[in-house]
Amino acid sequence: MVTIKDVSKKCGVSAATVSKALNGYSDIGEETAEYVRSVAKEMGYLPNATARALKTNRSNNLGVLFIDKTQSGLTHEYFSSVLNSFKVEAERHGFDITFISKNIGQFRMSYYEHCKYRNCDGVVVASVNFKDPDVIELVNSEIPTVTIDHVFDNRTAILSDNVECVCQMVRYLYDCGHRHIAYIHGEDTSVTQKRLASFHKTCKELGIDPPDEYVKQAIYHDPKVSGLATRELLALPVRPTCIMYPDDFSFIGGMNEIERHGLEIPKDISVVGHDGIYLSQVLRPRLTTIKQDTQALGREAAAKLIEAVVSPKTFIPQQIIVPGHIIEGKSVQKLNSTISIVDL
Amino acid sequence: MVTIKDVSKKCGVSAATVSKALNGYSDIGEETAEYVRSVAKEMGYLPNATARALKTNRSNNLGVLFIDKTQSGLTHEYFSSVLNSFKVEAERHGFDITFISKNIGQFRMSYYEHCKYRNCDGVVVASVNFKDPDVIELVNSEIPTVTIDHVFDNRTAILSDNVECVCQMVRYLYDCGHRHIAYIHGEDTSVTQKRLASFHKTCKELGIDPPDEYVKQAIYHDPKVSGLATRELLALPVRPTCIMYPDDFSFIGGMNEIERHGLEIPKDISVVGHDGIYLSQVLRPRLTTIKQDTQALGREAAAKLIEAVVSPKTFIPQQIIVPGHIIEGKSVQKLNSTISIVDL
DNA sequence: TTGTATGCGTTATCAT
DNA sequence: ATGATAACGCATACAA
Repeated sequence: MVTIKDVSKKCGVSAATVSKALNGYSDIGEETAEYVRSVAKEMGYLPNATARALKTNRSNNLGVLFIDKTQSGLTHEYFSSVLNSFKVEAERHGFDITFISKNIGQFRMSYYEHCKYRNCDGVVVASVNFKDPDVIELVNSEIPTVTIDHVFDNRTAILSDNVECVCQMVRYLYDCGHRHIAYIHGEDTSVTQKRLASFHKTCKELGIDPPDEYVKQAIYHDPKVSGLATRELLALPVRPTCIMYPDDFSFIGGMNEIERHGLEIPKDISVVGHDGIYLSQVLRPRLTTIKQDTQALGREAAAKLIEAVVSPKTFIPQQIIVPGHIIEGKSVQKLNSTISIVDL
Repeated sequence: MVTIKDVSKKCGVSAATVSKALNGYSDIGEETAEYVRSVAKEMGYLPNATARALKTNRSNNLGVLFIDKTQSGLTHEYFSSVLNSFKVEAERHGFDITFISKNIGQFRMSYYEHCKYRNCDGVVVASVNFKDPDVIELVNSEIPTVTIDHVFDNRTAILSDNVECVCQMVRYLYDCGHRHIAYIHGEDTSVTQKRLASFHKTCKELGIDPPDEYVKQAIYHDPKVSGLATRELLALPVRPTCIMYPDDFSFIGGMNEIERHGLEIPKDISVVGHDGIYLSQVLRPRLTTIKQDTQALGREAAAKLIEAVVSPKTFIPQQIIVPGHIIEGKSVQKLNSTISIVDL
């Protein structure tokens, strides 16, 4: 391994000079600096990130905390897409990323401890149980954090526009003639609360009043639970004409249940999802869903986190709302011309 | 930050004693050791991985090199699944993982340089262009590596059993009565070569001889290219009765093309995929495909890599073959009773 | 059994 | 403009 010392020897200058030259300090003669750089390059010198981190207390390493309830880990398409975008942006700025978890080896450390242990400059937090004390400890620590889809006091958050998107979706369904809209939602999180409130508010504005049994709690990214909820909905005396799912992936459970009942989408029942993952667009019929801009989500999260790391003094926490939009598939029946009169 | 020094002060012993006590050295009095441990815990002491790495030249950090041709990054379901399993096993052994890439910040470093820069103890390499000089540089370096689905001389490799799986699949199709089997394969890699050879060998054993125009080159994980290949196959005077795809994801391109021709799967044409990703099982009809054991692939890769890192002296590189199996879906027509006589 | 001293590779401070 | 030196936190060889 070629160190700064090797370079300094070869150059006939001190290690300090090499360090300064390589890091672009202004108090080094231009010729010397140029010479040092050329020699360093020629020798294949590479700074040792470990030593540098020890000295500067900056690791150029960002932690990623992604733990979803169903343990899908990286195979969770929505979050892997956000993460990928985060990674690209982070690397563009010279930051690497490391996964944070509990139970590293035989040690059991908290997320915060893991971050300290690894000297993470900052952490992005997504898809976790935000009520977990360990998550709260981390977010309230001195380590800069950015959360995705959850707001903590005086912390930066990147949020997809759940209220607006659900509103648009309900209106779309209304325009298609649907009056009996059921909503299977995820577990109780702030995202769920927003979506649910938007659902109810929009329904009210449109003059429809979904009965309690049309609103079912399920779990995000868990097809089985959504399948069960679907079964209950299909058994109702007045069957909904459309079911909204917590997310595209969960819909698969509903799809299987609907098939099992011998029903056809959208002829017999309409469905919509949420997220707009690739999967949703290769199903037949193509799923009508709410596309979340995972690219922007990940990119913004990285950009803001790095800003917080690099300029802690001037950084002001903020909430960034990323808009989404409806992808119109073939899973919603247009009822207008046929039975809308019956419903009105 | 509470350091080893803080602990030593509070304990009234030297830093060396604390270090030894915490790391379970035997030359420390049991009471002292116990006392030191309790104080350390009480003070919330955590070793600083950076300092430790600098001293010991071990980072407990594994690099991950995953760069597929279509830039899908982490959204590549097959590899994200392998990676997730790798991550779980690595963490179980107390290793963190960091992504390796070129172009970190304004620097442009090779993969090898990035690994050195980050002091990675070892690297898992998958889904890259194995002919890339930068990949070869890394694999031939002193850093322990494990490759997935590619063999380098005197290096550990984890391989899914492509030869056997393709053989089984061709025989399955034969048993279903198919004699006109087309194969759209991925770009030229050792995996592709194995699959292709197995395809031809098995065909020969079965006494069928696929014409050249039945074998098309496409690109892994690229629906568009496989779609084009499908179009060419469908335009042939003697249309194949079954098409084998490079992977489940690529099949989507074929699916769209087949739909566009107004053909129905499997009535008008049969199809099979490769990988057995989740997606393949929620399509309708469910895709018949070759399931690769991504769990085992990732787990074995991590286990072997860690073994190579921890016991470099005794470690012997080896090739581990992970078996796969056919998932029987509904995408293959059983021709036996209907037109098999015509074909014979 | 415990402590002292040293150095891993780097950067920062302060002389020169 | 450049260099000597210390220090980051830890582990270890060696002395006590």
